[in-house]
Amino acid sequence: MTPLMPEGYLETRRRQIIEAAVSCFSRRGFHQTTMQEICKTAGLSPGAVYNYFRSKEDIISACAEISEKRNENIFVNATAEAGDSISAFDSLIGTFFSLAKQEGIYEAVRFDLEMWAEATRNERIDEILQANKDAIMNHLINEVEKGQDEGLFNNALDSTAIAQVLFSMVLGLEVQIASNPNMDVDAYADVCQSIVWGTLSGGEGSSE
Amino acid sequence: MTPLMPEGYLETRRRQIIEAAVSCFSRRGFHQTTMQEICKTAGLSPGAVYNYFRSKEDIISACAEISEKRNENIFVNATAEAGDSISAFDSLIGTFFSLAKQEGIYEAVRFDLEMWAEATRNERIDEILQANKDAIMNHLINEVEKGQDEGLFNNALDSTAIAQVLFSMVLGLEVQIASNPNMDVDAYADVCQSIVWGTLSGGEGSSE
Amino acid sequence: MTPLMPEGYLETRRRQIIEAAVSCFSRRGFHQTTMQEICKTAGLSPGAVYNYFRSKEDIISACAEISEKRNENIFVNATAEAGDSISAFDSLIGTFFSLAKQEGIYEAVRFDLEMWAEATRNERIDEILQANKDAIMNHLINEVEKGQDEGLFNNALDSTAIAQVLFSMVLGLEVQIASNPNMDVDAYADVCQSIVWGTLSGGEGSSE
Amino acid sequence: MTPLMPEGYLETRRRQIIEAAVSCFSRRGFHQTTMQEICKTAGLSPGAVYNYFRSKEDIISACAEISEKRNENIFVNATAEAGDSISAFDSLIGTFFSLAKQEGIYEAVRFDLEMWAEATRNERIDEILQANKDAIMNHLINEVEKGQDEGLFNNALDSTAIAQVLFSMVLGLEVQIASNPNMDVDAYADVCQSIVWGTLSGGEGSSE
DNA sequence: AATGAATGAGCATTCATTCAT
DNA sequence: GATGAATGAATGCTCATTCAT
Repeated sequence: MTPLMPEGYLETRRRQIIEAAVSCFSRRGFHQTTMQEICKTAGLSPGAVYNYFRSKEDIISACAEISEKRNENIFVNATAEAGDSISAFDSLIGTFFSLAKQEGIYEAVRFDLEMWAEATRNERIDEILQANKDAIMNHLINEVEKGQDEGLFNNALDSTAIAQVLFSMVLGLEVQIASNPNMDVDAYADVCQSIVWGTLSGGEGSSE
Repeated sequence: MTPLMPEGYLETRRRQIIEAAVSCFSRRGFHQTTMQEICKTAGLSPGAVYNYFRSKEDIISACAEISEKRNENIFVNATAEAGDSISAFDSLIGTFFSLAKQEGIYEAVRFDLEMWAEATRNERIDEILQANKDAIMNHLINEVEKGQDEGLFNNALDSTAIAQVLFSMVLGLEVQIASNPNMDVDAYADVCQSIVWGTLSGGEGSSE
Repeated sequence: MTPLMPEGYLETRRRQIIEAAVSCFSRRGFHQTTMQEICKTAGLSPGAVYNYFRSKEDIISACAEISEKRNENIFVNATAEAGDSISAFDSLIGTFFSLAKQEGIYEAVRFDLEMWAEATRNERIDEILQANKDAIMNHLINEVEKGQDEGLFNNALDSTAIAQVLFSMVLGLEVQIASNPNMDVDAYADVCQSIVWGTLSGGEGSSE
Repeated sequence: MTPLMPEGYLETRRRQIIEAAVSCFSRRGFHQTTMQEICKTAGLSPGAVYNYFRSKEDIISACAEISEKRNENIFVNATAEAGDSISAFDSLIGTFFSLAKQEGIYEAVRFDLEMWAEATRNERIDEILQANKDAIMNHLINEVEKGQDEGLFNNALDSTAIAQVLFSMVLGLEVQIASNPNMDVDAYADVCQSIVWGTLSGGEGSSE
């Protein structure tokens, strides 16, 4: 009588649509992507897609949520098991920059840029990004303060500001990858690590 | 019959349209801004606007060009008259971050985000951004290499990578200002300066 | 395997759907009511409903048929057992206007208006309404002619026209109830009765 | 410079669209008429139509307003110059029923039915109809009361109810014309006149 | 040059109906 | 019989662009 749908059928469909949408949005942006494109990419009819989402707006929000959740997890997990401050940052840098070399990063980066632009005029997206950014920043600030206690960072500097600058290294990398997918991420990571280790400055000249 | 237009009349009109367009694009993005909005903001009729630009696409490109030219000038001028490397970076940081506190920065930042997203799918915009980025990066790499010669930066690190990370501090700041226009730019600038001066690290120099 | 359905099961289901549909149609009109609404109201799935009706069109027709059958019965029964003409009309008026005060009249009236509008462009509905109207009019004309024979109505007037005007009193009341469900039906009925009794005119009989 | 549109150009266009819409709505109803049909009938593109009306809803309202204004004027003008009560009603009946025989009445009647149905679920339409109905009823009640003073109508009856019944003669006629455009309006008018004159009743038997 | 009404292809969304389960 | 996810043609509406004035 009841046509038993396989367990998790609906959730799978939602995922399928979201993945199709993210792919479209990355390639063409939110407002140049048509619903038809999303439907075609997802292999569904418009009617079917609208069984899972009430509007294109909702699809955009769902994509943003998933994307941000993913970004947040990376940060949180990367510092989870670390002991002292310096190894926490090493772990963070290692994890993050290895991700930046994975396949699919270009799509993710483009999607992030699209979200950043959209967030300035779309309150829902802004809230999602804000929540994500807050979580990451709290994490970072916490680590920075530990680092200041342990003598890794200068106590005279504002911990929030240090965290913001460190965060910028990630954000800025995304912007630069977007315009040059082939950039040398390893060299970039080395510089970031030098900054944390205090070896960016000339004197000591650590010959690699 | 045709009245002599004041010198530069055409260029003035173009500017008027571009400024209106930048304002609209910043607020609503390229693809949610309608030509009607641009016309209204510029105080002109659609027909008039189309006398100066052949398409919306052209207006977007013109806006991007002007915006990037402005960004580039900031960088180039800021390092123009400096002597040694450290004062060059001090000048750069001083100029840049004072700009980041000027009125109008929010509009500029939003426009930049919009361009970064658009560049990934619009070749003309990409070229404009690429050219600008190349100019800035060349400048920065040059300064970094001078810094390495002068012992300011570690010789073992890739000069391009250092420049990229320094550039990220600007790009990342823009992203963060977009989501929080009230952030403390001065504290952020202090951290950037510490990185250049080599005083980010803990032990010594807690004298601000 | 197939369980014996209780006697009249099919007809019961049809009724259930028709009643749900009438309720929806009254509230939202034929063309703003969706099949989904009807299904939900009937507590059935679309697939189930389409087992009993081949199309929305068919449901509309079935609703119209039931509604008109009901209207016709009221008229026919109201004059069935009457003796002379004047008591026939008294009975008619009494029955009809007591119905007009029953609960549910508002829904019925709205459905009637909807049908009248629909009949002008839907042949099936038109036929159903026409048949009903013919039945009622024949009844009325018959009574009017009896009334003319008994001296109740002026012989010089066309019996059909008299019947039409009397019918208008019912139709017009429906239109007025639709726009004002609280109107004073009793006072309206008094005037109708006065017209039949010939006491609408001024001079004499102000004794109610 | 200003491309002088002929005087009243815009108003003419609005009229043109409204007339096209009324024609479509009469034939197919509000909700089965598509914007494309209206555009085609008006000889305009969708974009052009949407320069004059912000939505289909607005077109419906504008049509309703014009239609009701017309209906109201008929009533008001018909009684304007009359002297005593009986000649006022004669004038009303004469004017109204001559209109009911004019070409175009069928379209008008169908539009009225459509509006009555729509008014039960569309507040804007309801307000328009209500205002019109109030104006007409006030007029009618006023005349009825004069008639009661002059001995034309029974003082014992509620003047509002009398007016409502008289109004029903018009409304009911519309319903009946809709289902039978060829009905004998003259005979119907004669009966209405008899009711006002008090000669509907049998006794006097005015042999015509 | 300027105007702004007009164009019409294109968009997001709906909904009567179907059919695999 | 019953379910409800899927279909896809059709709808109301938008907007970059044109052109008669």
